[in-house]
Amino acid sequence: MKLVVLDGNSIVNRAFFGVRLLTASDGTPTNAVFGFINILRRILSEEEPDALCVTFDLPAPTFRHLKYDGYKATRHKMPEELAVQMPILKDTLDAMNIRRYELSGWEADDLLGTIAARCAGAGWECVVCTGDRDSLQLVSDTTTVDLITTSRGQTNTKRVTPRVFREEYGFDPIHMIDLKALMGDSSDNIPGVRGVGEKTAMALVRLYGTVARLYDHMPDICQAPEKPASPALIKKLEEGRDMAELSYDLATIRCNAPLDFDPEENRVKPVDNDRLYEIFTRLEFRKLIDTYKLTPPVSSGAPDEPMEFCGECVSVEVVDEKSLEEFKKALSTGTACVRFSSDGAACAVCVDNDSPDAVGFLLGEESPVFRPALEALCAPEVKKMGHDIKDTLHMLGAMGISMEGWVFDSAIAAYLLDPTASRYELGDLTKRYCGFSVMDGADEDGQFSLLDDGVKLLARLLSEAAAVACLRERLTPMLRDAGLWELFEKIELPLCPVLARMELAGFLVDERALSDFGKTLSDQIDTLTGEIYELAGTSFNINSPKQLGEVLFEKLGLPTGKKNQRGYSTNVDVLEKLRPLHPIAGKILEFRELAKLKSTYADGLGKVIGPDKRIHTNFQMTVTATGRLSSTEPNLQNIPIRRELGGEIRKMFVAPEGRVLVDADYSQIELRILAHISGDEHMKNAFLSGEDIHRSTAAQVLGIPRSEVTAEQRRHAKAVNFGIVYGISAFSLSEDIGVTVAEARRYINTYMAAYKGVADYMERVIAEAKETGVAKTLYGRIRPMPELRASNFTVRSFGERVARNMPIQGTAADIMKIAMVNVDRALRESGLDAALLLQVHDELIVECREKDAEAVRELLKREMEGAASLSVPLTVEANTGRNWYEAK
DNA sequence: AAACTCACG
DNA sequence: ACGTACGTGAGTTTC
Repeated sequence: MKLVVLDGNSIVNRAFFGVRLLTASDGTPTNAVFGFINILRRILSEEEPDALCVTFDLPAPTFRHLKYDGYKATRHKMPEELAVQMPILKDTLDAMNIRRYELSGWEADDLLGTIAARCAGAGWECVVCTGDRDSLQLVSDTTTVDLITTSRGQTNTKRVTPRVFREEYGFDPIHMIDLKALMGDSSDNIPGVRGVGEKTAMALVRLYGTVARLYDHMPDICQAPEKPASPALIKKLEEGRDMAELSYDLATIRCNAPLDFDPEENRVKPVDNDRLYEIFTRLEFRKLIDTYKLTPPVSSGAPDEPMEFCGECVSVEVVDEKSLEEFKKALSTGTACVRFSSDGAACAVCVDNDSPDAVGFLLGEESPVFRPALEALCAPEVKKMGHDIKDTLHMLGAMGISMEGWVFDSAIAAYLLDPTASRYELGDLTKRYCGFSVMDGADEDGQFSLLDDGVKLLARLLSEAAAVACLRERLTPMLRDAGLWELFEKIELPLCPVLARMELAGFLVDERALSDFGKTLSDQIDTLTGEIYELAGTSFNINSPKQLGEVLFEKLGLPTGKKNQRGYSTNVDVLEKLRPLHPIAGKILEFRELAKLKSTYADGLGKVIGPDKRIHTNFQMTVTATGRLSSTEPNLQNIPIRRELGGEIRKMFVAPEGRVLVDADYSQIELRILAHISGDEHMKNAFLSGEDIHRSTAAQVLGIPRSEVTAEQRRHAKAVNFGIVYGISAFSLSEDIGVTVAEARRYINTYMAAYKGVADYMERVIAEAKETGVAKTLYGRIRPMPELRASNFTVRSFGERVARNMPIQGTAADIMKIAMVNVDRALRESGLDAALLLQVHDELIVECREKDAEAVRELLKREMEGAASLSVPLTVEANTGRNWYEAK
C-alpha cells in the first residue's frame, strides 16, 4: 500500500510562482489553485497511490523555535493574490475528498515526518511530495521524496530514493541532519559551525556520518582519507561544538506530532461532483470540469424525485410489421421525442402523452419498417421534439427525408435561457434540470454490461429521448417566465430547417482556381522569405513571433511597441509603425498577408471541398452570447474582402453553369437599431431622410454643413459610430483613428452632446441591465450580466460595454433570423429554383437560375427589409454576380 | 493547451 | 487610477 502526502504550502508556492497570474472574470486570482491541481494530478498519475493527503502550515507562529525558511521567510508578506487563494484551495481539496492535516505549533516538515513515520509503522510505503529539500532527511526504505521543481511553467518531479540520494550526496539521507548541523542553513536560521561550509561539511559527513561520531574522533579527524584535518578546522569544530549540537536539534524533523492519523482513512476517494463542479465553475476551470467529468448539480428547479416517465417504468417496443400500426397510433396521442444515432441508422421515439405507461419505440435501419415508420413520423401533424434539431434535420436531409412539425428543442431552449454557457449537452441538461442521469454507455448496473452494443445504443437513445421529454416539461415554463417563448417558437425553431437546408446545399467552389491561387501565393511567399532573410541578415522562422521579435527588436534594434505575455508584440499595429523605419516591416506585413491567405483560405478551404465540389459549413445556433450564428468547419463568415488580394478568394466562390449568386446585405443595420431603440431624433432623422450616416454624424458633431465634411472627418465619424455600438472608450478611439486621447475624448463628448438621445439610452440600458441582471434585445433575447456586479473595475467596465452592445448586436441577429425564415419560405413558395447558401451576420447569399436573378433580388430585398418594422427604415442592397466577389 | 495573430461582421 | 471597443473561428508556434 502506498500513501502520497503533499507539502501543501510548498507546492502552492511553486504553483503560484510557476503559473502566470490567472483570474476568474470576477477578478479572483486562481493561478495557485490551478497549478496545485495540475501538480496533484501529475503526482496521482505518476505514483498511483492508494491513499492521499495534504499538510499545511498554520499561519500561527511556531513555538518550537523561531525559524523561517524559503516560503516561510516570506510568509508574513505572502502576496495578497496568493493569500486569497488559500481558503479556495482548501475548499477544493475538501470537495475532492482529500484529507488536510494542519496542527498549530507544528511545521509542515514535522507533519510530513510524522505521517511518513506512521505509514512505516502501519506497513505502508510513503511518498512525500514537496518543493523543499529540507524533507530529504526523511528518505528511507519506506519513504521516498518527490521533489517538485517548476521552471518556465514546466513542472518536473524528481523521485528521491535512498539510492538516488546516496549517488548525489555520498551518504545516507538521515545524515542530512548532520550536514545541516555542521554547515547551517541561513534560510532556516540554523547557525551550524562557524567557518564550516558546504564542502567541508560534505567531506566530514561522508567520512564520519554523524556529528557525534565526528566529535568522538576529535582531534584526529581527517578531511579525506589519508589527509588529516588542518589545525584551523579542528579549532573551529571545537569552538562550534555547542552550536553543532544545537543545530542538530534544530535540523531534525520531529516525527512525533500528536496527529490523529491513520493511512487507511486517507484512501483515495471519488470527488464530490456537486461541490467540485460549483468551485470549478466559479473559478472558470472549464477544462478541469471536463477532465474530472463533472456534471452540473441538480438545481433547485429540478424535482425531488426523478420523473417516473424517465425512470424504469417505460415499456419498450421494437417496431416491426406487427407493431407498425400501434406505433403510428401512438404518434397521434402526444408529442414524440425523437433521437437518432449519429449515423442515422437507429432511432428511438418516445411519446409524451401523460399516460402513466408511456411506451418507447425503437427503430433500426435494418428493419423492413424503418422507412415506413420514419415516414409516419415525418408528417407535420405529428408533433415532435428533439435535442439539436438542426443537426437531426441535416442528417435526415442527407437521407432524403424532410421532417416537419417540431415543437421543442432542448439545446436551443437551454441556450436561450443562458447563452453564455459553454455547452448544452443533453446529459448535462438532464442532470441539471430533471435530476437524473441519462444512460451514457457506462456500466451502471451489472445487467447493462451483458447487453450487446446494438441494444446498448438503442437503450441509450431511448433514455435520451425520454430526457428530452422531461426537459420540455421543465424548460417550457422557464422560457415563458423569461419572456423567451415567442423568440423560441417563432424564430429559433423555424430557423432550424432553414439552416439544415443551407448546410446541405453548400457553396460551389472553383477548386482549380483555388489551388492555382495557392501555388501563386507559395511562389510569392518564397520570394518574400528570401528578401526578409536578406534584410535581416539571417534566416529564421518568420511565422514565429518570438524569433521575429528577436530579429526586429534585438538584431535590428527597432523600437518596440506593445508588450504581450511572451515579450514584445509583432502584430500589424506594431509593424505598421515600423514601416517608415525599416524596409523589412513592409515585407513582413506582406508575408503575413500572403501566409494567412494561403494557410487559412487557399489550403484550408481546399481541404474541405466535398465530392460535390461544394463547401458545406456548419452553422452553430448555440454558441454566441448575443444570438448571432457562428460558422465552423470551415468558417465561411470570415472569408476575406477588406484587402484587394483577399477579394480573390471570394472570386472562387461561384455559381454553377447557368446559375448566379444574389447577395443582399443590410445597410447600417446596427446603427439603425440604435436609432430605433434610443429614439434619438437626430439619428432617426438622418436615416429617415436617407442620408449617409457617417457624413451626417460628422456634420452634426462638428456643427458644419454636410457638404463641407472632408473625407478624414467622415472617417473619424465612422470610427466613432462603430465605437458607440461597441461601448466606446477614448483610448481605443484614439488608437483607432490616430489622434490623441484628449482629442478622442473631446470628440466623444461632443458626440454625446449632439446625440442626447443616444447618451441617455446608454445610461438607461446599463442601469436596467444592472437591475435585472440581464441585457435584452428588442425581441426579448437575454444575456446574463454578472460582470456588472463585479468589484473589479476592469471586469465591471467590460460588463458595461457588453450591456451597451448586446441589445444592438443581438437585435440585429434577431432581425436577420426572422428575415432568413421569411426568405426561405418565400423562395420555396415562389417555386423558383433558388436556395439560400450563406448568412454572414448582415448578409444573405442565394443561388438561383440566371433568369430568376431579378425576381430573387426583389424577393430578398422585400423580405429582408420587411423583417422588422422600426421607426427608421431598414434598407437592403442586393446584387447579382457569377461569383461572390461580383455579387457583393 | 495556451498564446499570438488575423480573417470577418 | 484602473486598462482599453462588441461578437466570432482557424492556423501556427510555444511551453
